[in-house]
Amino acid sequence: MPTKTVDRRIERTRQLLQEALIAVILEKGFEAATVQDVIDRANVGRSTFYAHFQDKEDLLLSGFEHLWAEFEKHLNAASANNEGPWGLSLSMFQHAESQRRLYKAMAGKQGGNIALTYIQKYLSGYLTDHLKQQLAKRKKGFPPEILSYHIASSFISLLTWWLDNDSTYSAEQMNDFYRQLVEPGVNMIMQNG
Amino acid sequence: MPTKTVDRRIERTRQLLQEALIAVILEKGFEAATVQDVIDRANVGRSTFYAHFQDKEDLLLSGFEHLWAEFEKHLNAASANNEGPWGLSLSMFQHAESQRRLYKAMAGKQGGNIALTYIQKYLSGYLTDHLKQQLAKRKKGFPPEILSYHIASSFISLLTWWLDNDSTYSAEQMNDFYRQLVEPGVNMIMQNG
DNA sequence: TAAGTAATCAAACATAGTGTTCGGAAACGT
DNA sequence: ACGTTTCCGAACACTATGTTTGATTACTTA
Repeated sequence: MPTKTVDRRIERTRQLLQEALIAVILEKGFEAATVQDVIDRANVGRSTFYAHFQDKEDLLLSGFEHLWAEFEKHLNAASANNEGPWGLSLSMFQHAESQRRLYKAMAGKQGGNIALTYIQKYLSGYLTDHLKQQLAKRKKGFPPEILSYHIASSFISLLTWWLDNDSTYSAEQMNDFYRQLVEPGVNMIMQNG
Repeated sequence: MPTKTVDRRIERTRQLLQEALIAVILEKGFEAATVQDVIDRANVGRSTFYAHFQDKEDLLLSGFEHLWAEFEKHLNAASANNEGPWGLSLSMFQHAESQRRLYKAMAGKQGGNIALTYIQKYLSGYLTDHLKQQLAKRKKGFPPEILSYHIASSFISLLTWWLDNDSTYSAEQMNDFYRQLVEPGVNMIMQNG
């Protein structure tokens, strides 16, 4: 197999920019962050930034994709224990716990909507697949898109609350809260649909 | 009583700017909107804008405060029917239904977080007061701030879903969905806390 | 370790938006 | 019709964006 080495400078520049963006987000929020802030903090030339990324959204997205890939590794590693919607949420709480700084910057209120929108869509998709069969049985049931949307956004709002408030509850506790809040309503709807 | 007339020009300028902002938000979103966009659309001089508002946030806030005052009128008018958390949510769905365009611009995904943050805090406050007594009884109960936060943000996410998707469900239907999703979990927690 | 390649940098530039100031013109209320 | 207030437009300094250039630096590989 070909040694696919990436030029050390590229690696370093990208890391510097990623880290600088995280720091700026935590300081003043993603919306208020400017490319200028980032390159100043990273000590990287202006033209160098634009050689790597189109804009700050692109930079954030690149970092998020990396984080998400790590999450999926974690998810697969724990797949034995963490199946179903409540296992998926637990995995995400756990991964967020192990990467608090990054999650706070990307999935906190300061982080804008890029990561949150992605997660929302991911969860909605997963839930739609997962609940499809059971909802298919019912005729005039509860609107499935609202159900999926609710389960997903409830998770997200708990996650961001947890991150923004630097809450000391464990990932497992947060997932328990999440289940206690959401599961009863979902069960009622699945039964009576 | 003193006739408290406001100069017609002031009234007109403010209205033009408000409406222009709504239009721009619906077109490209609040974050992307610029003061330049607004004054171009409103056909108002640059210095005139700054004579009335500090920036686009200020302009949005001013419009939101007006809308919110109208909501509170509606709420008081319906107070007989709409008591408790689920009555409050119904009132808000109803008011949103009667002012869809404004609500979509301010409380939709395109509208930024100014209005949503305000509503979130308002609801959380209301719920904290309203649930305080019942939660006080329990000792090691469910964290009340998480409970309030969840009830409020579930409402908000349903509202924005409704607005963003131009859903044709009625305000009453939306409130039913909201109750079905959220009430069972809340009741479980209040009983077993 | 030397040679060639590739990334970085600073500087300059055009563009766009921000927020303020000013005097003259227009619209307003009484 | 008068005096007051608002509006306008032009100018200005400032900050940030996104691109281009050629010289410099640092990396890879042979």
